[in-house]
Amino acid sequence: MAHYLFKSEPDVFGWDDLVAKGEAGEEWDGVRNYQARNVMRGMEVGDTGFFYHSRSGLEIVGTVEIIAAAHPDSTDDSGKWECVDIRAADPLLRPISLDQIKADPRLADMVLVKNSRLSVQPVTDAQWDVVMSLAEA
DNA sequence: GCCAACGTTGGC
DNA sequence: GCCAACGTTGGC
Repeated sequence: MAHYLFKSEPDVFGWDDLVAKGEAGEEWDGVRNYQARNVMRGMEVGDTGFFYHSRSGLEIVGTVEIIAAAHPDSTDDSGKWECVDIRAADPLLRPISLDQIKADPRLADMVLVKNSRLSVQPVTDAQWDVVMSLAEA
């Protein structure tokens, strides 16, 4: 099972908003970046991801589950863009801040650190395990 | 709110 | 196909 990271500005659509959507989840639409689209194309139902608050918050706040693989973005008329559907899985016992991630050498290669502008990112199994262990400690 | 970094666009 | 100009993102 693969892991990913979804970024969102809490002022626009935050963790609480996703939780409010419940089991039905949310179409992760509006992504207009080829790299991010390609990442989403690789996602499978059942894969999991982190939910990260950008701009204000700057922390991983919860985990999500992919509930629909990549499909055409309903907010896009050009037919170029795709999105997946996700639902909130679990909140992290302790949110993991960007500072913590930067401070941990095991997480130095996270895309979040290397390419902070990419809005949908892959996360390795090793990185996933480290963050989860920090979050549950 | 600022500005650096990045991606995209469009003129040539 | 190059690259300057522009728009957007996100950490600070």
